[in-house]
Amino acid sequence: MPELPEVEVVRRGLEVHAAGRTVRRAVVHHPRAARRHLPGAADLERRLAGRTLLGARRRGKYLWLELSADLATDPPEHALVVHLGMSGQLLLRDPGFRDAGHRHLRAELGFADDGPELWFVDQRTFGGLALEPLVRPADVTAPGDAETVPASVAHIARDPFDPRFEAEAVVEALRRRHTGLKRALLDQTLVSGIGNIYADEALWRARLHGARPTETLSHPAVRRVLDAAKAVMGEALAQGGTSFDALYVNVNGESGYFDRSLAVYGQTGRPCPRCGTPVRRDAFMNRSSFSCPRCQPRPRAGRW
DNA sequence: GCTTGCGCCTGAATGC
DNA sequence: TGCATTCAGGCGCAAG
Repeated sequence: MPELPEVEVVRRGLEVHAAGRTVRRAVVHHPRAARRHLPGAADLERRLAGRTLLGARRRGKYLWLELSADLATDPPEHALVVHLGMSGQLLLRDPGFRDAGHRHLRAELGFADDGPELWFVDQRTFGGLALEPLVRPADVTAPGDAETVPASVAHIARDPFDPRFEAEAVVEALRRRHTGLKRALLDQTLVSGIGNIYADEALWRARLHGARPTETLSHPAVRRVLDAAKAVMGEALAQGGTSFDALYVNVNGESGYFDRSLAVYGQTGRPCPRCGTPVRRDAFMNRSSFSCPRCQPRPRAGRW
């Protein structure tokens, strides 16, 4: 599943292979891929044609390409927002190329330079594209501050890699909540970019159980798990970045990190790398949580 | 306002 | 063998 590190790898790929190119034609093959573009797929196709893709940006798991303005004004006023959902991929393919990914091709962009097309492939269709206005984030108030985000991203919190991420403020916001720690880590309005896998890994590193009530946690404990989340995602990014291929913007979630470096996620019954106790699996919000029974004892009055 | 739970979707894995 | 069920997951929205 694409989480922050995978999305960042894609962003970097787009920066190299898509930025600066002008769209000749956009085709949406599956209406669900454009469901977040409220005026519909035809409108999206029409409005993308002729636009030049500028910088690739990211916040949490949201990715967007700034677009040249209609009247060549500066700065850009719109962006093509891409969310990969659970199975989304952006691939670069030579024009006319067809392969197994073709079956789940949901949209494609052809370019005026006749170079590789940009494919949006998404098996489970939880992802999608939208063209949106750029707005000023709620926490940006300085008059000369030019930072913008797409409208649908405005409610998403900054991620731990954002230069303006304020860890101390996030720790306090988290402790004010009345919920379970893992739920809070997954809440993209508190801190973005953390999904199920990295939440479990961060909790394991911080030796905290995900059902611990947030309001009972100490400031240092919450800080520890936030720092762990950043560390584990940073390591995944370092590994994912190495598998980048010039003609394949890798987002398949199968980066080496998944195979080699997970301590607890998906490791039911395997020994905890720290103490050797078999990793347990718990049902959580219609999905799974993995933890070490010894390093991460369940709280008596837990809150999943 | 804050917290919780559901539905969206497909294909692999599992159960009968 | 074949059919049915379960599961995975992020996100938006409705309900509590």
